[in-house]
Amino acid sequence: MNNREKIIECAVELFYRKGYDAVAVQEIVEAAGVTKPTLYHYFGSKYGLLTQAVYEKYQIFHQDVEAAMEGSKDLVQTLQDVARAYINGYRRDEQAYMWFISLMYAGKESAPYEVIRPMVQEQFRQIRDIFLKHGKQLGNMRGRQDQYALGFIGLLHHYIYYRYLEKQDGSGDISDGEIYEIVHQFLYGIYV
Amino acid sequence: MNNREKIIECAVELFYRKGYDAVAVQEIVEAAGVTKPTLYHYFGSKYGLLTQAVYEKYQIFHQDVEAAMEGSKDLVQTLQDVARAYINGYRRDEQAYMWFISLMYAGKESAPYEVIRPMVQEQFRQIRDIFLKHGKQLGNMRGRQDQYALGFIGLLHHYIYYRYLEKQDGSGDISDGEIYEIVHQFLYGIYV
DNA sequence: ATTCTAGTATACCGTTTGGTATAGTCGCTG
DNA sequence: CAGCGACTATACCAAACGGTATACTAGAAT
Repeated sequence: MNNREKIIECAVELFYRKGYDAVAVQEIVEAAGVTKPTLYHYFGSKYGLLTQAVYEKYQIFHQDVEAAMEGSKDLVQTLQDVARAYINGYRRDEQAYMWFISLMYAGKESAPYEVIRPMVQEQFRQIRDIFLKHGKQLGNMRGRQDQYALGFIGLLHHYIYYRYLEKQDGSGDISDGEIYEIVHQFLYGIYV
Repeated sequence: MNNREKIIECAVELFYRKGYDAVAVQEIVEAAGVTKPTLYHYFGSKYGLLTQAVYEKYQIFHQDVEAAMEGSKDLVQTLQDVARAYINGYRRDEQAYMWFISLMYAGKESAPYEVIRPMVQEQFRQIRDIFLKHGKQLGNMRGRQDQYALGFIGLLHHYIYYRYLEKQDGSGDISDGEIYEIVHQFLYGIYV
């Protein structure tokens, strides 16, 4: 791992644990074992580092979800594949995923929220499109795609958040059977 | 409204919008129309202000939920009353409620999270006790009280969060019929 | 051998931060 | 009116902050 990657990894960890504004640049470079000019050489500013860190962590995750949506599957299968993509994203980089969740609920005028805003919106549109595409299967939607999309994302985040907390004590990975159950539970509330 | 109350109101608004560490004490006193010594007279430190603000906002909310749990009602009725208490808490002070949600997902070593930690835990135990009390109605729980409690709280927060975002555009209050629907939807996932 | 570029270290700067010492002001009580 | 406690304004401070000027090193290209 080169210095640039080291800086990003340490920054994500510190940003998640303590919050963006609570972390000093000095703290990051010490954790990464470099000096300030190195950080400013790569990222220009603290804000630039934040932007790059968010963007690079998001890309991998985003592509996985995109892939899960390809092909002409039915609604249940698509939701299950997407759910699996989310959970794989969490498994690949727990810290980055939990950081994203925390940023989504952060104050709307904070620097971190402004950085992830476009990604949150893209993610939302992505999921909403699933419900738009499979509108016939769901009967009269009455423009409820937004609510369904938010509900589905919220459910996934909540399950992952819960498992993360559980893991602090020990054990507890999310199995494939459980992914089926999550989607099933979600659809029960819709089909009625 | 006296100076002390003014400071708390302004602090909550700024803390939610920009984040605790991003807000300077100077900013708070300017918004409240007072000077720094006044703030330090009442709260001792920025951290003390944070603690008091969180605590006082939480108390009102907490008592409402506690009241909703009293009496020997069945599970469905209890959950509906609790859900109504949550939504009333949100209606009474939207900003404070949304702030709480954001703090729950904040980094575990941040100052704001450490302050609300005991309240989050109390809230969790409170809801879990409902499921423990009505265990017979739910068949074999296998120690799933924790998951149900987190699921229920997560569902409520998610609905409220969604409505808050919707409200930015206009309209959208949470009706009593909707509260019934939310609880109904939640139970569907459990009774199966 | 020399030049160029990417990257890194030392040492520093102006600004802002949380917090305070000092000096009052105001209303209440003796 | 004297004295007290609660409260507030002016002016200030040491420390920490984000960021930078300067100089150096190592490797590739000429």
